[in-house]
Amino acid sequence: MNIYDIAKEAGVSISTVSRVLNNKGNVNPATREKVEEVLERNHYTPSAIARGMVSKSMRTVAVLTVDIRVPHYARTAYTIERELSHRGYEVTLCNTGGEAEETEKYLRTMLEKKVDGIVLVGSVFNTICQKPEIRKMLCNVPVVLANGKLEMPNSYSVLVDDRYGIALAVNALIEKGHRDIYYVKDMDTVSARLKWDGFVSTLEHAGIAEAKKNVLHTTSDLEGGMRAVRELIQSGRKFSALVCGEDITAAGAVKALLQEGYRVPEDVAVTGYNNSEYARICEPTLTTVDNKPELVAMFSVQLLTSLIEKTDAYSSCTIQPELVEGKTI
Amino acid sequence: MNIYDIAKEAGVSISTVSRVLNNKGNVNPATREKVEEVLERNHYTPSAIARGMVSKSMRTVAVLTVDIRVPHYARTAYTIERELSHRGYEVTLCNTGGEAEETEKYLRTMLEKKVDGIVLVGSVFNTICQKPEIRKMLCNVPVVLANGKLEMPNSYSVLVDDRYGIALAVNALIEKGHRDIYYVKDMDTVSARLKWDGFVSTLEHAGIAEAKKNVLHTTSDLEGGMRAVRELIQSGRKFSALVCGEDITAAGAVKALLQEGYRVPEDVAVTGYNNSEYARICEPTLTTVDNKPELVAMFSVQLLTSLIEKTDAYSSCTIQPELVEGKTI
DNA sequence: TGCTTTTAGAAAAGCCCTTTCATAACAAGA
DNA sequence: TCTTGTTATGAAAGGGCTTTTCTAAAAGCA
Repeated sequence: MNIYDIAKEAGVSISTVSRVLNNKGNVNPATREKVEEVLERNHYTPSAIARGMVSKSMRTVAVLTVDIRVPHYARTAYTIERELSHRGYEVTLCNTGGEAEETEKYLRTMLEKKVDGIVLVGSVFNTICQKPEIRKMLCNVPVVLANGKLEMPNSYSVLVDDRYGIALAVNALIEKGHRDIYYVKDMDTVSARLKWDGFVSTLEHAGIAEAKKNVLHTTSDLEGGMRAVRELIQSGRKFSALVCGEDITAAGAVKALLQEGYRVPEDVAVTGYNNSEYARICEPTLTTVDNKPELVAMFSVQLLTSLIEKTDAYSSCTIQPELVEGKTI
Repeated sequence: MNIYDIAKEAGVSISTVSRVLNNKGNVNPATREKVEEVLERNHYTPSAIARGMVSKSMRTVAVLTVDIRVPHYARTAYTIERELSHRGYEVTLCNTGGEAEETEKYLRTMLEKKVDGIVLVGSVFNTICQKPEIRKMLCNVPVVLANGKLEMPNSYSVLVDDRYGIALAVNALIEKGHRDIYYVKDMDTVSARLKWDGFVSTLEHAGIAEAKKNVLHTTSDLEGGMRAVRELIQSGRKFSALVCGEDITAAGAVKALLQEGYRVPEDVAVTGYNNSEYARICEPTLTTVDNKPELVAMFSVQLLTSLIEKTDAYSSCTIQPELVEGKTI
């Protein structure tokens, strides 16, 4: 059932049907009514593909993320989707696993589908976008990197000041008199490096020089946090506080500490990062840092649509995290 | 840059370019190479829209969910996306909030975009799909309802036996000698009713007749679980175990119990549902029920693609949850 | 040499719209 | 009455590809 069938059945030309469909141009009310009746009767649905053929756009945006199961990405992607939906765009979801190869594969398809824009959610994409073949693919489509910096003419970035975010946590601990503070580091993205940098420089600024050595490398999951704590205990080193790069590792740390008989925060203070549900489930509730994924998402959408619709009001922007007081420091 | 430009530059006809592009028909290796070289040099990307125009398919599947931020849905959607991606489909993500109106809006767009299929993730869609206008929209497109039952010729369903799932938890508690068991109920979807039914019937079967009264209604979040516990304590009723419909409410329950000075599981046993990360973060680790979202997703994709490609091997299927032993019973 | 197969092109149809241009009808002003 | 301006409508082109059919040249084979 296409526009021709409708036109024939209504006894008008396809132009008239199109006018009725799009509320454009002058259509005699009587004619309009007749066409609408036929439209209704046949449950006619115009083909967005054919429309896309003409407009060269399917009103679709690709959201590339690492893994939608990670709450932080889920929150970001959720808000992006909702915002774009309100503006009449659909969202294609891509879980790249943070791998360049998968990213490239998705991008290829997205370019074929002529998406109106692309949002990259996750700090890994900073690294991935260094690859020349990926840069090349991105240079002909509006792109926003949520959390990072993309140096391209057709792109904007939303930056989260994670260096400052970790500094907030570290300073809060220093104020409480902590000196033996360890950092639980789990990844090696741009954002992770900012955090680590924030940790070291804040401590050094406070006159704690050996900060650089106080790092526990682990994986980005509950088990990772637990392992880090157990290793630290085993090592016999003195510690009174743990700054974790993620809520999930912080939750793991608290769990392991409790299991090993430490009291939190009386014996050991812990901070998380992300202000996720994980922080609230943890008992005691985690003191954490809100890096505002919803805000990142809103800005990303704002920037992307201004790129798409060429109404560039903004340029890139930076978001300041906030400390969220829990009961673990 | 379209197929004509390529043909001209390579000194061949568009038919030949098309043959090269689609690996169809006979093309002389030398010609193929020349065409490929031109394709490469110009970074030619065939328009998926134009292809879709011909094939009437954009190789896209819509995944409608309630809210991708809910871990259970995120896990399901993630697996669906990955599986479909392997099979050459893209996924359009729709967060409906479980509202009929939003669902209808999304469906309308999806039908215009001529998606190849639709997966409904969440038990709410059982109710939503009762609405005649939504049924009507769904009857001309392959649909799979993940967790529910859709009575339509072009649809399949994956059923999760949540009745049995809760029965597992209840029976485990009964075996440990618990009699004063309460159910923390948070929603009113088909799945929630199955759980409630499983709770009541299992207890009645064990000779505990007053089971129906042992229900605490609350919201589906951490705070909800905490509130339920506090209200129960306030009420002065005797209780030794709580069966929760969700891990998040169970985590809240545990948190509130600990804060109120109860020991878990010595004083009160708690079970969750979903086998999510929440269960593992909880200290003590929650005893929970695995309702296998990944399996649901795999089956959903299998069923959907068999509907799309009309190779119906399966019909609908049912999944049995499993008890996951933690430390809270 | 004659016949079949391979390779390639030309041309047209089809997919379903939007958009521009042209035309008809009709009312209002000169 | 004739011109001008509106309003309402249709015809046709175009968008980028696939697919099909027909033609024809080149190549392979007996």
